[in-house]
Amino acid sequence: MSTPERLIESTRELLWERGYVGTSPKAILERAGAGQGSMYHHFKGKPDLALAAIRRTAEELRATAAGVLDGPGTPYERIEAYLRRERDVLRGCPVGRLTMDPDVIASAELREPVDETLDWIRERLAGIVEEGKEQGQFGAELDGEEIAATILATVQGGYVLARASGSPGAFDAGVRGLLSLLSPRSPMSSR
Amino acid sequence: MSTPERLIESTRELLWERGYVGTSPKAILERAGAGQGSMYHHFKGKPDLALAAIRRTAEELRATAAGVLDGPGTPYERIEAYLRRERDVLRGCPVGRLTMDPDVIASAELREPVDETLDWIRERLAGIVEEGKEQGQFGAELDGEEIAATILATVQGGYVLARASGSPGAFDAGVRGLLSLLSPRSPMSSR
DNA sequence: GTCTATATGCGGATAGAC
DNA sequence: GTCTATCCGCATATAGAC
Repeated sequence: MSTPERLIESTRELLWERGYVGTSPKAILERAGAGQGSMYHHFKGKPDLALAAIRRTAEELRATAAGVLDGPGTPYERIEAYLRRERDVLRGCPVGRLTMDPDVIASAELREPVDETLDWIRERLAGIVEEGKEQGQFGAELDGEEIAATILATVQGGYVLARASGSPGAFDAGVRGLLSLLSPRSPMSSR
Repeated sequence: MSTPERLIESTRELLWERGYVGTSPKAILERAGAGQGSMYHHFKGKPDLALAAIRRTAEELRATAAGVLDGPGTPYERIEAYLRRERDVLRGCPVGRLTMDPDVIASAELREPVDETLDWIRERLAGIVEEGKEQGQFGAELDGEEIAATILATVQGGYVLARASGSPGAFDAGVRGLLSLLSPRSPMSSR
């Protein structure tokens, strides 16, 4: 792997583990096995390198989500697949955690890929919910955009609960609870 | 206000704004209008002061939540009151945000009040859901603990979505979505 | 491109005067 | 109790040699 590549990958790991404020150039260099000169040759500084890292992480998360959301199955099944997909729960969301970083939120450039990614997932979920409504799998009284926000928030908040307790249990409980609320009525019945 | 008081209050504010890693003793002292000596006279160091601040914030959040959850109304109404209570959404949750702080999670002592508080709210919510089931307001197929986790996760995740987008809209949307899913069936009807 | 040297200031804390 | 002085090392970056 090239030096810039190793720098970006090391930064991605550290941003996930420690956030932007908690990540120092020195730690990045040690992990990447590079010297100071390399980093400042390829990147303008910490914010510039972080931007490259965040963009890649955001891209990757979108791809992962798309893989599940575009999969086979009914709308409910695809949402279930999204909620139950394998996750390293205690590590948290590599994108969502950045929203708690004051320096990320303060920078329009750093915040943009975060916002865009979560928004993209939300829109995809909203479309699937609307699809489910058309098929009668979800009640007509539900609002796709709202339910999408609920689904994504449950995931993001699930990470918070899990990390607080030091165990993934609360994440899984939240997901099961949401799935029970979303559980499709039998075909042709109405509320 | 006494000097230790001012130190604790300043620390609480900074922990909320910038997290543990992003908060320096120097910043605390400036905000509190105190000198280095005062801080190290009253507290053993940054972790000790942070512990006092976190405990107080946790206590305060429990009290606020209790005020709403113990209020009047049906179980659904109390949950709605909890979800819709006034919040400074873009600031995030002063307790939940600490779960993204690596140094807080790494310290059993600092993590404890965070864990305890979120767990306490979860248990209270679970009890209210069970109450609602007994009264036929919620379906018997729902699990109190799971729904409680979903509710709390929706709130915690709502903060994430709102901060990502720079606007409270997504928080509110997630709450409305959840309320529509929880919406009680008319009395005496069954699923 | 990568390395080592160097720089300024902050993070976190101790010592001891008042 | 509070202040100032002082400490060591890290955070972040620049300069210039190889």
